[in-house]
Amino acid sequence: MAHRDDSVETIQQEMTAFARRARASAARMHPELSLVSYTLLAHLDDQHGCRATDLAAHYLLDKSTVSRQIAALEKLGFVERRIDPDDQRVQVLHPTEKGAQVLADVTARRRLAFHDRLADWNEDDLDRFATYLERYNAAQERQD
Amino acid sequence: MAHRDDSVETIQQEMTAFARRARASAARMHPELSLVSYTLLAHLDDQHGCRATDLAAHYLLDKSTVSRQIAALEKLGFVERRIDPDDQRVQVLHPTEKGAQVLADVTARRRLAFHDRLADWNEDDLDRFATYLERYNAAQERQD
DNA sequence: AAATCACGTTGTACTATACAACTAGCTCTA
DNA sequence: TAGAGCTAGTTGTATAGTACAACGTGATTT
Repeated sequence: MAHRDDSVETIQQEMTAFARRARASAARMHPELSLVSYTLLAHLDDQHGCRATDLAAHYLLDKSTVSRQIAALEKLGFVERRIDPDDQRVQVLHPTEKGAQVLADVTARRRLAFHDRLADWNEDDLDRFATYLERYNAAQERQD
Repeated sequence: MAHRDDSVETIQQEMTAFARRARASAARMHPELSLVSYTLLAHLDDQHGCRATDLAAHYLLDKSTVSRQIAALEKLGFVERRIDPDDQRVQVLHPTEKGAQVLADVTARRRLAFHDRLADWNEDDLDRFATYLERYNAAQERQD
């Protein structure tokens, strides 16, 4: 059990260390889009539009937080709102042309940074690491 | 190269997802000690005391941020300052008895949560995952 | 039709953070 | 050895992200 404990301890520490750095690192890498806005915009793009409520549920954020984030993205011209004709309360959010462009830029820069960081990994290790992370996050989602 | 790209993409997404959740999750798990205070206090405990400047350098935080975090921890009675007799500018920071106790509590709760989350992993997978994370974080540190 | 529910906004407050200006103590050099 | 410059830490100020509560408005249920 000792070895198992050590591994868990390491995973805990490393995941924590990573989390601590991620925001700051994102801010340095692309000041125009914070980690949160990036994530939200990416989700909109990925889903081909969705509601603020969906974003809140998916990312465990308060609806007021999402509301303000979206307001900021709209002000920057990265997101547009389309009122759902079937339910006047609902705004379906979409990336604008400009938003999609910025998102693509940032994604490319992030991808490059990740590729750099993982350049000397062989394919098997990358594959296993990716699988472990998915498994880990899925477990966390269930637990939270 | 396609497979390699897929793995990198997954790693990127999953690391990002993790980072997004970590703070909120930490706050829910132990409201008395934020992710940052926890990390700082743990470092003090681990290092058997260190300076504010060391904490700032190690965690890439501004010294003012560390100063305020430490002030808060001191106010809670979790940290004490000992002036270095050889250099009157320097305060060596140490966890108090109470701070060490709270830290141990939180660490135990965190460890339990991590163990739960990783309960159905076999030892080899845990070991490899831990190794990958260390390797990844080391690469990130060099890149930042 | 009234009560209730869902979606989103706004007011307020708090935390984490950075940067700049500052004080006090140390060190090096002319 | 006196002053210049460096280092450790604090404080003022500003910003971002977040939550919670109160609210308005539109939809649904009874």
